Amino acid sequence: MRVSRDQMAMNRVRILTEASRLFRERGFDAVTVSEVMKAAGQTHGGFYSHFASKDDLVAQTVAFALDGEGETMPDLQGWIDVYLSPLHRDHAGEGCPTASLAGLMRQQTLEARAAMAKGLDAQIDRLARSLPVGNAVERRREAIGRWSAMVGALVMARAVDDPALADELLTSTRAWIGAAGDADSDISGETSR
Amino acid sequence: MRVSRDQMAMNRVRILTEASRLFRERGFDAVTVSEVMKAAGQTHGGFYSHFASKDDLVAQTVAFALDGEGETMPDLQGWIDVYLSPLHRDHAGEGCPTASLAGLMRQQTLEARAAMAKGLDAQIDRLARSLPVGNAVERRREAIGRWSAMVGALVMARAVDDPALADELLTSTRAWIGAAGDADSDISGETSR
DNA sequence: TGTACATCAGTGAACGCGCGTTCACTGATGTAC
DNA sequence: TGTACATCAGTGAACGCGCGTTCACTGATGTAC
Repeated sequence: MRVSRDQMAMNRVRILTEASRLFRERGFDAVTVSEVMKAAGQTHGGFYSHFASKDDLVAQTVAFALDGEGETMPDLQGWIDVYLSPLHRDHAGEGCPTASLAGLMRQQTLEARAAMAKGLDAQIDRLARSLPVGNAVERRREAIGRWSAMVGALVMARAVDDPALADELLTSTRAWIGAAGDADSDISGETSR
Repeated sequence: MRVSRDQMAMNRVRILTEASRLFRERGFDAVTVSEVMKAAGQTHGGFYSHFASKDDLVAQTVAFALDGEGETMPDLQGWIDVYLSPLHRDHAGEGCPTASLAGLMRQQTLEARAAMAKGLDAQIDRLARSLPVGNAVERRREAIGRWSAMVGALVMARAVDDPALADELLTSTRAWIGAAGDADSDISGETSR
């Protein structure tokens, strides 16, 4: 039966929330529309009152999942440590959407890929503004370098069936980022700190 | 009709070669068994003379694709430049299997994930042996850091529908790796160059 | 070396399952008066 | 404010398509003598 406009809006958010978790956990293809609707407490037929297609859900979920992070990171090193932790590696469903979904975006629609671009750019910007030193250009470059290393390490750590190698990928990348970060003034050619 | 043992072995390699290209291009799920066999010049029914299942093909293709690289990299910087180039970004089918497939491994069989672990470890080892400075521990750590950043940058560059952002991810990561690499002696706490 | 026969790599039609999507229906919501 | 009616969010059965896989068959290969 029909529900109120407010209830419908809440249902929509719940569908996106569950889709975001399931997609991060198992990828777009392995998760069915019925599964998302069931997790959101509905039957599959009602899906098309909210979304035009599964592709539409994917695009809107990418935008939803990558949205709404904070403006800056007060505790940058703490955040990096959590990001590159075994706990984060083992809980993709509640973790970083970029690490879970970026490797799956190549086959997705223009809309989904555009949402990923927007979310990535915002994340790089947040990271750059959280860095302690350097001018805007240097900080953005270092944000991209660190972010690439963090995402790459987590993606690879999750790809292997070898806990020792996975741990090493996380730990070594964390150490290397720290060393590289300490040396950022070298980018401009001299030591300034 | 039956073919000779040599011909069958050649056919198997051709199936793996085409599967490797197609999987890197479009992922495991989007490529069908029929499509792989057609690309290999056969019909789909013969597939099960070579492989037990599609999952078996995936596992063997991962092992095949990650195998057979060189022992060291004589021109390390040149290799990094090519790796982080728009050309590589736009030709995943002929490119690095780690960047194409790592993000898809979470749902795959134990066999496939073990093959990915073995291939990744070998790649890190090759990279570490190609680095110019540092002891074994430092070189391995720097290899992991650089490799994570390279894979992460390429994965993200391919995930977005925004050529400017994709180019920036590649270029900035290349510059940042260089700066971090130049500063590797800082890992041990002092400047030695 | 030559012959007879068993083997089995490859063919292509067929099967069965699960998926995204559609649709007739229900009944509470929203609106016109 | 109350009443009558139109709207439409959600239900659950059904559809159709494409996929991985199976199978009866073919005929060249490999082997036994």
